[in-house]
Amino acid sequence: MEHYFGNPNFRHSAMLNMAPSPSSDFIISDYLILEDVVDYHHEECWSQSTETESSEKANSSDASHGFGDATSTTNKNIKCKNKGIQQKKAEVTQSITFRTRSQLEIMDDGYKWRKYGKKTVKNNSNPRNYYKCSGEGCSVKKRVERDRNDSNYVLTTYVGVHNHHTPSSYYTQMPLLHSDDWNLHPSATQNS
DNA sequence: CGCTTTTGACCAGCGC
DNA sequence: GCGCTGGTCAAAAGCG
Repeated sequence: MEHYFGNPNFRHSAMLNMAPSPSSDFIISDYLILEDVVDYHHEECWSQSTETESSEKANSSDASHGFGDATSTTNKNIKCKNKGIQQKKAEVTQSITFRTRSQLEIMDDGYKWRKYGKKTVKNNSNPRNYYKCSGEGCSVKKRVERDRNDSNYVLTTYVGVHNHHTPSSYYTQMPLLHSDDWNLHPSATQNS
């Protein structure tokens, strides 16, 4: 199934106050409504785990949204986990979670995604779907699941930064998750 | 034919 | 050390 683009339901402007820079607005996509930024992480991942602020940030979102537990756990698990291969050098693990009210779980964010896994997670009867960006050499992933408290909402978590622009020139403004637009650790950009 | 989805199995981290 | 859980792999099947 081609779940890339094209859903007219999402053809609305999407301007929101984004976490990456509290003082500036970001346009995510002309196609995607993002109602709420649940969680945002920008942290470096080393082979020697330095778990610190991730859980703290996630916990802070717990109080206001009631589903931060999932995001905090997830971000912890993602760190430095690469099929048993320890990362010798630093890599940046960035993640941001959106909460979107939608009947559809597949959000059109301008990138092409390939599903690689599905998992039923604890405390949520709705399965979690795992996607990788189909861009060549792009390792950005996202997880999509329905809010366990309100199935009308979809939680979408993006992990990583794209090493390319959106596939179509139609999408000209995509600062989110593009390496050119993040203030990255130098080693992160040279990895990709 | 090439790409995507499905899905069971496997692996690693964490808590006890 | 063991079990639980989340994340990923990979073969098979489906689809255009």
